[in-house]
Amino acid sequence: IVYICFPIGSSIPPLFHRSHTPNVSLSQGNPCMPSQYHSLQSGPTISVSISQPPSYGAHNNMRTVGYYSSPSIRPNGAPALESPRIEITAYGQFPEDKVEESNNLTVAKRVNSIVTLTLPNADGYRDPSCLSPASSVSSRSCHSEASSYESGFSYNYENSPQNSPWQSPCVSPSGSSSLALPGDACANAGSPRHSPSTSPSTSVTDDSWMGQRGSRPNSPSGGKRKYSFNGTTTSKPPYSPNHSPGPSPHTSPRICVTGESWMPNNTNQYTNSAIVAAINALTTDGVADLGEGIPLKSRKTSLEPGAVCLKVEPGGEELSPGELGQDEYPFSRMPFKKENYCGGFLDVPQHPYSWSKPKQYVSPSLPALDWQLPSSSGPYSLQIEVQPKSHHRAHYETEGSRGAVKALAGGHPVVQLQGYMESEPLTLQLFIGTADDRLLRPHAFYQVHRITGKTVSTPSHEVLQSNTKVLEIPLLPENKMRAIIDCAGILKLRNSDIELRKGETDIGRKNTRVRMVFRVHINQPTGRTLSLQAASNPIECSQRSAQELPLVDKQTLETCPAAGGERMLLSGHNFQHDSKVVFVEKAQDGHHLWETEAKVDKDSCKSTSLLIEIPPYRNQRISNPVQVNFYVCNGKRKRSQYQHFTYMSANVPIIKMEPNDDYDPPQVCPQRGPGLALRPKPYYTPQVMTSIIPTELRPCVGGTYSACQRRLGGKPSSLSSSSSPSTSPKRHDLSPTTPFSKCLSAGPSQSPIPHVSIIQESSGCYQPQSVLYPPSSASSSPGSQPSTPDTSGPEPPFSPTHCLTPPQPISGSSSPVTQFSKVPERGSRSSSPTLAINIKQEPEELDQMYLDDGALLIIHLSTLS
DNA sequence: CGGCTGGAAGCAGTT
DNA sequence: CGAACTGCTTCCAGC
Repeated sequence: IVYICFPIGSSIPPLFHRSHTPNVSLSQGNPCMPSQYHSLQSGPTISVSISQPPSYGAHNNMRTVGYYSSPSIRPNGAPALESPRIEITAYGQFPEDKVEESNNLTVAKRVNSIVTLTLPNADGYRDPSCLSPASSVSSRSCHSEASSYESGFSYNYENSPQNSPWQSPCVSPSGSSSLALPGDACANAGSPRHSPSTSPSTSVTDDSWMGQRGSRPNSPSGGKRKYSFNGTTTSKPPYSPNHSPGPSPHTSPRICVTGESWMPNNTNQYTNSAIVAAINALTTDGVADLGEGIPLKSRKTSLEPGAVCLKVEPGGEELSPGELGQDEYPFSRMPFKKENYCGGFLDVPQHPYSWSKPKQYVSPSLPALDWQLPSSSGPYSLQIEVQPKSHHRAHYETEGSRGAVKALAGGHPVVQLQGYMESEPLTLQLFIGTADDRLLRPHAFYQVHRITGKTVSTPSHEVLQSNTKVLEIPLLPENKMRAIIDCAGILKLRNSDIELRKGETDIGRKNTRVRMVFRVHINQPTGRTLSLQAASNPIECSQRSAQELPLVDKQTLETCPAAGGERMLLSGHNFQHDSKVVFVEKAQDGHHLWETEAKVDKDSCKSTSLLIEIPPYRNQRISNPVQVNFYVCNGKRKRSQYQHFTYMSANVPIIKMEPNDDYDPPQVCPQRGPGLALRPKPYYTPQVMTSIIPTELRPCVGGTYSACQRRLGGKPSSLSSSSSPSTSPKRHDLSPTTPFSKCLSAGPSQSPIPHVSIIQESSGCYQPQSVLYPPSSASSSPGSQPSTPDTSGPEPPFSPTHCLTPPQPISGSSSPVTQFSKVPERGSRSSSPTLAINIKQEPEELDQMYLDDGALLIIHLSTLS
């Protein structure tokens, strides 16, 4: 394992350049630039690397880069700044085991600097792999991703059968083809999986794979796989993500265009990013990933001693939060790597555009992906003008791409940043987030997949951030800061792979709804960066579910007097003549307080619309709004997610939405309308969020925060106890179908869900406060942690897990938080394996759990308040 | 020829 | 404990 370290601002060592990381060079030029960019810039270089792919080993072994933060180093995470280090770990797999490319490379392990971000916990969850590149499992993921990205790495998994697993996924990121893993990877895998490679990117998966696979004996779920795989090669690994060979594909053409364009702009904003990028680049190789991904056993063998250190086992996770954060962060960057290698190239064919710059990220640390951000702030508003279709069958790594997500009326989703009058292009980030009731966060089982080809008009490139693939798309002033998202598909990761990840507590079964999450980071004159986020309506990604489960896209009423009697039109999918619409009210503890069936007008029932009569509320004398839920049921196990509905007291003005003629209009800008038009899924009412957020956030959040509240509009009170049922209880509610609904979920992007805006200091770190911490700590963005340096200290070991805990803020309150984290909640990814095990259960059961969690949460909040 | 789809077979986990 | 279901993945085939 080689560690490469350099000061943040410093330029990247030549080595990197050579190797694959042309990117690096880029970075040199712009320390600040995000890794991605680097990669991009390096474009040309990249190609070079690509060629290598097969030979990765040859190159040097860069394969893994580890970031792990060693506890020692980063305890705080802060340390980093000193000099970021990039660690590169070569596995035995590689022809050459370790080559120390890095110049310096001290062994220092972590790139602390980057770390800044580190969240203690971040790893916790999905990133575990990320965490330690070298370290076990997690590393894989990284790897894979990297690979997927196109890195061309081909790892040899041969050494360890286990490894093989990784290979597969990575392989062809974009489908490029070639997986060619020349050898190695393929060899191992030989397997069928390769096919997958075709598919794309999986890299993410890979990562996961790595970790998981290694660990898991078999894939739980995939029965089939076994066969195919086993036969082939090692049992599990069937596909190894690693296929990174993918890169090769990339190599081809597309190259850098993207990158270059970006370059220009870069300013410096990304100091950390630069570093990270560099790291990523290095890492990209997947090395890091590899490490993680690789089963310990194998690793050990292959890995060198150093590697061992890297491995983060549960215990290992003890790493300081910062570390974790770093890890993740780096990982995130990893993508760049991939890109560098492949990604960049692959990415989109060059476009006329030159997006020059990505300045956006001023601060080194961008908000973690699980942070809740507002969709608008001041003059800026990030909006999804055209919503994606509510169904999109995601593809497995073993399949070819299933294309880009489309819009309901044909075409593709469209996103626009309004209120931005500057001349500088910005970067629109896209990742796949959850769609359950809990806070929006990256979806562990789905990843965005970059689509390329002649039918794609929008350039993009993938970046890996905290185990989550992020697609970056240029937002150009000449296009009115509007982007047509025709380059984004959705990749499904095998449940078994993800569930085995260290720290992953969510279960994949029946967890098939996602949302496209868009983010943009705007640099402000003040030197701060304003981050906005918009999430799409939920998208059902499973083939079967999409065909059978009822799904409510819109409802014409959000509120109604307690007396009921009003008619509401529901639009969606899979409605049947015998569909039932059930209204329920749950107590905070999850108990049903009330349940009644609404009258359905069967005559007007269509597969895409249902006309119902709102049933009277159980108490006609309510003085405050009462939030309840309802769902459409096609049978015992075929229920839609919970939809929110509010009963108002007779005195309260009712907010009615005009019925739309068409039930399935292209969902364009639904959000906008304050209330007219069918409302996009209610999913989670903002209220919920509100209630929660306020408490925690308030302290931290500045004015921005207010944004969150707006949504309810009329219902500011949400927080107030009045709506109690709604407020707290709701959170808990899980959608029937969705296992995890418990936590608050952010509403659809547009939905008013409250978000907290985050302003980053140019200096770098986010201030802890400004952000809500997502339940899962999963991603610790680099920035996220930074601040925590010290605080995290204690928790770091387990860091990952906390649900809602704000990273640091709570240090004091940690105890409560901690409990939280421990709670089985899905969202939370508790670091402790044990817990995780218990936690994973069928959705329904989970509900209960969630409830519990919710209870805890509530307590915690109240305490805070 | 390769990518994108729609369908569905084959399994294993749940009920 | 076994049968019936479900849901997840992988394969196929057509466009």
